[in-house]
This record gives sequence, structure tokens and C-alpha cells, in this order.
Amino acid sequence: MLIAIDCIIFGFDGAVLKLLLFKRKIRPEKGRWSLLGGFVKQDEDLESGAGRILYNLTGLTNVFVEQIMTAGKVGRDPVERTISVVYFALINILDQGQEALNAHNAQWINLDDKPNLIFDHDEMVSKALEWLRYKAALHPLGFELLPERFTIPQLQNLYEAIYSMRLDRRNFNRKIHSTNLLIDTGEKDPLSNTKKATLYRLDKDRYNNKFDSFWHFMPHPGNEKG
Amino acid sequence: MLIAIDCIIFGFDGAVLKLLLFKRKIRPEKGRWSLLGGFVKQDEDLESGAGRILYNLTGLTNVFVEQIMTAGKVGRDPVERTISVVYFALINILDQGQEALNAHNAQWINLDDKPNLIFDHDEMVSKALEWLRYKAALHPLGFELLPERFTIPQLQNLYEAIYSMRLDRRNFNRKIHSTNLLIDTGEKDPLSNTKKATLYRLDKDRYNNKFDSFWHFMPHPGNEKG
DNA sequence: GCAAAAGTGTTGGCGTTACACCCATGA
DNA sequence: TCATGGGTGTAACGCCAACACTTTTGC
Repeated sequence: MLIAIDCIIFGFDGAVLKLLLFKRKIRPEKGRWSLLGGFVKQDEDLESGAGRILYNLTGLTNVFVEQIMTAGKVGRDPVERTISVVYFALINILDQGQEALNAHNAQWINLDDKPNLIFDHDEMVSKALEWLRYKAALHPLGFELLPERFTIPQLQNLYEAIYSMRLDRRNFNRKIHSTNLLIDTGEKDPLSNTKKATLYRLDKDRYNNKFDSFWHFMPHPGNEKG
Repeated sequence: MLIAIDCIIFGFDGAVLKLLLFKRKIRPEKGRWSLLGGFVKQDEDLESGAGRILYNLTGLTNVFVEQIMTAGKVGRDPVERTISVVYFALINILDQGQEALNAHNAQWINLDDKPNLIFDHDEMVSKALEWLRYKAALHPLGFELLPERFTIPQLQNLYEAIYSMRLDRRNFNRKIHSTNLLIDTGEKDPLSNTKKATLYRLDKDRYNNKFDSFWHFMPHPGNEKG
């Protein structure tokens, strides 16, 4: 029995949610799209393995990584019985260059345009998206996908992408500010042709301390009864 | 590398939350307390493995089981590198007899009196409890721990045990009823010396359909800001 | 000055907490 | 009839969704 790690890597370019996928260079299923993965080494922890795999592809460390499930169906890998521990990672697309990606046949792909993946990787992506939605509704997870300095409209775009819904600008603003997790950098986003949005950065200490508190980032309009 | 399954089995006797543990009959760590576990068979899915292990110990099928994590630290099992997929199960204590337990050296132990367990099993229990609290705050999970017919005070006791806090009887009542998940059996709980509580049963269909909705079973009093 | 996007204020509805009151039962 | 616990009602508060208005910028 083999133990593998597969990584679901979410990224955000400011407009749509993306997935980092790569085209297999080896058999089986050569040429098809797949999650990034690898086998667990004899002397490494699972987390380390996930970190290693991410580092090799993106060159990034200090990435938000979380274990979300372990897939172990008997026939999931047609070649040999393989148990796969699935991690999901949130990274800021801009942080990481194109070269490493090319070297690995990797590519950012819009979540909406996702091709079918090998094995049970589609299921894994579904689970991960479900998980992301679940968690981001209650915890200030979104910041992980943004650059160090970001605007509130950017954050709102992100949440809208995650949930495929439009949010009210004003309520969203107040909700985010009420977390007291933002620090005004005093600067403005130079882009955009209209009123420039304020650039904020995350209050890391508060973020770490309060990450597990229950916020309510998504609106919950009239609960239907019955 | 070996693949194991460990099961954290929660039970509720009407007053306190319990854990089903057993005393190891084999080396290593013979005689110490441990979670119930076993190795994954070559031809069985992970879920099936968890089900098999649970069935062998409790004789129960149709148990609420959920995968919560996979532990894979290098030295966690001192004998051989072992990856353990952890499941947690919620069962109604009364459903299951004493014989099977004795045969396996197993015993229900109050969560508060939990002895130290072998390997990293203590961590697993912490994670499971955290998970239980997280989930039970938002989803109608508690019913799994109660007999088929139960009273609202029983359910309240359960929630109080899970969160180690007292809840307001009246608000709890309304909250539970507002879920529309309860069916009045028309009967009363014969026990108790005072006014007999109404016995309800779960509306299974609604329960399955709405399990993933976000309720708020726990009170959330004045959010401290700052 | 106009359009477009960022940011601030206000209000009304509704869910929820906190609390008072009645009911049923056995001793 | 009293104590104990189950069950219902209600009112004030606070949060939040919905909406109007002001500000800034580039053309």
C-alpha cells in the first residue's frame, strides 16, 4: 500500500478563483490534468511532505496549508492501492513566478474552466471547495489569497468568487471592519480610474488569536422555515 | 509504511459525555489505554474499515461515522512508521450491550476522567472533541448520541455536556423546535418524578436534507469587540 | 461636469436573550 | 400542597440587511 499526498492549490488573481493544475508527464494517464502530488517519504511528516511538494512547484514557504481529507477507496488508483492524504493550500498568485510553473507543466486554471482530472481528483476538488466555503464563511480565511497589502473591494471580489454571489458593498465593508483585523497603511491603490481604494494590511497577531472565533462573513437572509 | 484506522467513539448516558476506550492486550504498551483501532485491509475502503472495527466492538451498524484527520508524524508509532486515519463515531450507549465490551477489554469512560492514552491518541481525542464542538454548534449532530425516542431535556443535557456550559431551558426549547426536525410521538417519558417530558423522534428526511444548513444551536451573547 | 467606484450613515425588521409565568407529577 | 422539573409567553435589545447619500478620481 502506498501513501501519497495531493495538494489542491487555490489562487486568486483579483477577479476569479483559480486552481493550480498540472499536466502529467508520466504514465499512467500521461498528458491528462491532475492535482499536484507525490509520495510520502519514509522520514518526513505528512505536513512536511505537503510543504515540500508545494515548495518544489511554487518556490513558496509559509503557505497556508490544511489537511482536509484522506482518500482511500480501493480502486482509486488503478495501478496500486494508494491512500492519498489531501491538503489544500491558499496562495497569492502574484507571489510566485512563471518559471517554476513551466518547468512542471503547471498552469493556473479558472475554477469554472476546470477540465476533468485523473483518478478521484475531481471529488477532491469538490470537497476542497466545499471546505473553503464552509470555513471562509466563519473564519477570516480570505486574506491568505491576497497580497500583503490589499483593498477591501479586492477582498469582496474574492468572497464573491468563492461563493459565486454578489455581496452588498456597504454591509461587507462594515462586517470586515468590525473584525478589527485590518490596519490602514495610509496608502491608496494606484490602479483604478476612479476613487482609489485604501490599502490595508492584516493585523497578524489579532488574526492568529482570533482565527477560530466565529464571525459571519456571509449574509444569511430570511431563514426559510419548514 | 503501515496504514491504520483509529476510532474515537463518543457516547452519552444522559448525564455525561463518554468515550469508549480499551486496554491493550498486546505489545507494545500492553495494559495501557488506547483508542480502538486496526489496520486497513488490502481490499477494503477506509470507511469500510472503520465500520468493520466499530462493528466488531459494538455490534452496531448504521453508526454516524466521520473521518476527521490523518495522523502521520514520523515517530508517532515507535515500532514502525504508521499513518493513522482517524474516524469519530457517535453512538447511543444504550444501543449496545456489555458482553462485546468485556470481550474486548473495552469500557465507557467519562471524558473528564480520561486516562492518558498511548501514542498520539490524546491529541486525536482533543481534535475530535474540538471537531464535535465545532460541528454540533451548527448542525443537528446531537441526535446521533440519543436513543431513537428522546426528550428535549435530554438533548439539552447533551449539549451542555459537549460544551461544558449551562443553557437556558426555554431558549433551547424554542431553538430546537424552530428546526422542525422533531416529531412528537405523543408519548411521555415514564421516568422522572415530576412532569413527564414529551418523547420526540427525529424527522429523518428533514434531518438528512437539512443537515448541512447552518443553524445556531449555541448562544452567542454580546460579541466583544477589539 | 460627468461617470464610476469607494466610503459613510440610517432605518426597520427580526432573531435572540433574558426573564416571568403556568402546568404536571409524585411524595 | 409543596417541590421539582417541563413547557409557553413576552418584551427589550441588538444585529444585520436594505437602501440613500457623499466623496474622490480620470476623462
